[in-house]
Amino acid sequence: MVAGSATVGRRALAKEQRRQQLIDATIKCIAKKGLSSTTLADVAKEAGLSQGIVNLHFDSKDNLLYETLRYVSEDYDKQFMATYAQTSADPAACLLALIKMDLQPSICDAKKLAVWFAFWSEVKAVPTYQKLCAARERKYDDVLVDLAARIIDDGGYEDADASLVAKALGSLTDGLWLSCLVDPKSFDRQVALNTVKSYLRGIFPDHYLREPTA
Amino acid sequence: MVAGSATVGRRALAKEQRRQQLIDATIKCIAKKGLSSTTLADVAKEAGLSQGIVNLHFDSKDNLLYETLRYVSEDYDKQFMATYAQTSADPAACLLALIKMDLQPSICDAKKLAVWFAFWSEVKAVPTYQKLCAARERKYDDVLVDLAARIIDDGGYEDADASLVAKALGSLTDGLWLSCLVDPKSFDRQVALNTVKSYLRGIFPDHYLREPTA
Amino acid sequence: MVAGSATVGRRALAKEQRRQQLIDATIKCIAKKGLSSTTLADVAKEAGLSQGIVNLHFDSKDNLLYETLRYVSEDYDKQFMATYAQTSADPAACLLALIKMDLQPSICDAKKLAVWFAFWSEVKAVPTYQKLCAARERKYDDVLVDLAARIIDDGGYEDADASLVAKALGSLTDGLWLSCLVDPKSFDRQVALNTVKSYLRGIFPDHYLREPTA
Amino acid sequence: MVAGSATVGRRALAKEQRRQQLIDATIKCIAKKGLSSTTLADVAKEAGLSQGIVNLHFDSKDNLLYETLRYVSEDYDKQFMATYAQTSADPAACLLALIKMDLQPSICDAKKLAVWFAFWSEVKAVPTYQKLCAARERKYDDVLVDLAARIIDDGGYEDADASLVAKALGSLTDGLWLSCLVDPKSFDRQVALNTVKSYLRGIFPDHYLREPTA
DNA sequence: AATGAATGAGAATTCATTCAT
DNA sequence: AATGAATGAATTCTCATTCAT
Repeated sequence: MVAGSATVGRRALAKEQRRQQLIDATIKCIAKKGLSSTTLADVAKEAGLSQGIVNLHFDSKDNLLYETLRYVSEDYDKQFMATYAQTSADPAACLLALIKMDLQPSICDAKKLAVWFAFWSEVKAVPTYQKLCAARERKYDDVLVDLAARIIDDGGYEDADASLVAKALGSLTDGLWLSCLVDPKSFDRQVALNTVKSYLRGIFPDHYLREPTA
Repeated sequence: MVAGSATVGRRALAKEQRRQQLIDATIKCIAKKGLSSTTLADVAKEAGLSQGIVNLHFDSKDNLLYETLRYVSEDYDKQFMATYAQTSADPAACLLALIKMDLQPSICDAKKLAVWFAFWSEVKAVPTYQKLCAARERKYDDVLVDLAARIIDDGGYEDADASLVAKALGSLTDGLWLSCLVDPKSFDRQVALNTVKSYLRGIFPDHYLREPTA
Repeated sequence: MVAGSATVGRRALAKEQRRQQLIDATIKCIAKKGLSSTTLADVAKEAGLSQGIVNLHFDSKDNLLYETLRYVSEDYDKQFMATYAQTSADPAACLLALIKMDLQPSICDAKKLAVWFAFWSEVKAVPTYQKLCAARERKYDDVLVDLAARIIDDGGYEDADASLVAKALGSLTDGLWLSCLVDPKSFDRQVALNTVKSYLRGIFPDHYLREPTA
Repeated sequence: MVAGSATVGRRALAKEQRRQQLIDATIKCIAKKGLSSTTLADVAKEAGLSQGIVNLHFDSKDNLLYETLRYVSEDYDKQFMATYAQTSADPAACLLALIKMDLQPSICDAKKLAVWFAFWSEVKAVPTYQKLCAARERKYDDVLVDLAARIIDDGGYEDADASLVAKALGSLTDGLWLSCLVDPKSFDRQVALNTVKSYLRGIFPDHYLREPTA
């Protein structure tokens, strides 16, 4: 949008939009240069704005990074809750939908994953990161445990343990994210999905019937 | 000159020890402060040595970081290969042994994991990290595919796909590492192991018989 | 155009009030944060107005500071001249009245003194400050020399030197201002006044008879 | 000293000397540019050293400024105590010696005075400055009260109040410092001294006999 | 081989000034 | 006349690297 980008200058955006613009630029920079090489100058340049802009809107670099993590986290949460809301009536469908969401390009893309891993790696160093990340993890786990329990109940899978299943599914997707990040060329979304599906068929055979793989 | 070469040997050893001392200090610092806040002064202080020491032994910070990743990677590889060598005759036992190793404190500890995640997050930015990390991933995957294939062959699990199983197991352990890093307090090694075992029983029931969980 | 000129008059008044409001805010800020830490944002906030307001009314920070010094200086001068005008007929009474004025709260208060000392300290660096400050000093000295001379003449204090007396009195009050600024808790206006009175009695015994100190 | 200044480079000075060099440079800068315009770059340049040098030796600008005030204060105190020690047996001589010291070029010079006034003006804003300045003031006052009391006792000056005399003398010299700072051209050390002497003769006539003024 | 003071480039931060609204 | 978001130069501070000892 040439007209649009020409208009993006002084006073063009409301305060909240400006903040979002800077957070977006931060995500791009972290993905491109890594967290440890991302400078405020990089972020400002990526956003096409001036040096002092970040401190104007976020007071400090630390705060910008924290708000970036918060945004990525909330963004994930919104998609997660929306997917859940649409499918929660059918626990097996819901579980699969959530997994599919995790592997969708809007979540599982190299840019956002670089951000997640960057912050995960600093969790031990920055307590505020730890809180945010652990909270997401727990919330996710709670939902999965509930869904798994309902499936177990429904299908009479006496041997299965809902919390182990939830942990396995959560770990599986996190691990698949890693291979998407580390080796994006050989990462294949369909293969990743089949990896999880094969697990689901193994423990909940009646709910995840064999289907032709693409 | 025996005396001379002995001296050189001693010096070379001392030099190697210094390098290792600095790599250990680097790992501690990355875990404690995060990669992005780790300075050479931090590393030198952690090692109890002087400011200029890192450049003396590693020429540059970038090189120190690279060598640190290489060390962690080789350290992992050594344990991996040793475990493999001891158990490779029995693929089912070998697979379980490798998983157990991944969850052992010598591998799955918050310090080393912080290093892994830090470098993973920069993989997109630093090609040399990408190479090292992708290589480990592939080697690990190759071994697991082979083991899974042997088990499938042995047990006649016609439906199972060795490469999907390998991918699932690799992702599972990586994902469990993440929960160990992010929420170490609620991380339980036994639960983590059972998570993987429950998966193995699901796909290879004859090889991983039910046993009483602790 | 009567209406027009009335409007201009009102506007001019408003403009002058705004300037004064900003000068008052500047004085408060200098006292509270020190000259070197006073920013235009501080001044605007103290005045309850917006960021750009100072440049609108004073063009530059330097100019605001200069106008602030000029205001404090003129304010002093007005009180000084008023006191002088009321008492000049009797040189001894006039001298004492001027001293008392110097120690009155309207002059000798921590806020205004902080401003005086801040500008005095920059006199070497900013020629315009130097001019203003030296001019006040000289004017004050001239008046005091004249009064002292008339008292000496009147009392036949042959040993006394009017210019030395004037210098001493001027220095005394400046020095008392300093102790008011530096140690306001132990500063006592009455003690300060008695300090000067004891000096006056020493040199002009007939004009400043002993009286019971409070 | 050409050879000397050529030698002044890396490693030339011990740590403490380097600190002193920077404090001296700070004093010069404050005198030349004023406290509010003195930057670390100015100080480093004045000292002929590199940008980062101040933070290396003083950690922060605030600390450099504080240490500078402390130095000026201690420097004053040393001269004060030395003068006192040499003359304390004779209170009248001691008092005069201390006054003379206050007006000597080593104390009463525009450079050091600019520093004193700069910090005095920030006393309300910076509690640590307040403490240092108030302490000096009190110590000085204590000594003067004691000397005045001994003179009063010795001479039978029943009307004189030692603490008022001390306050007057302290204020007088502080005020004379101000005129030295504000109007150095018309400042005359001899006149300044005579100003104080005339006061001393007024209250302690037997101890400070008339002498021909230069 | 080791030290640690010194450097200087570069990063974060501040803030006077501008200007569209 | 007033606002306050935006700018960008200047300032403080950091830190990898150098080098005399």
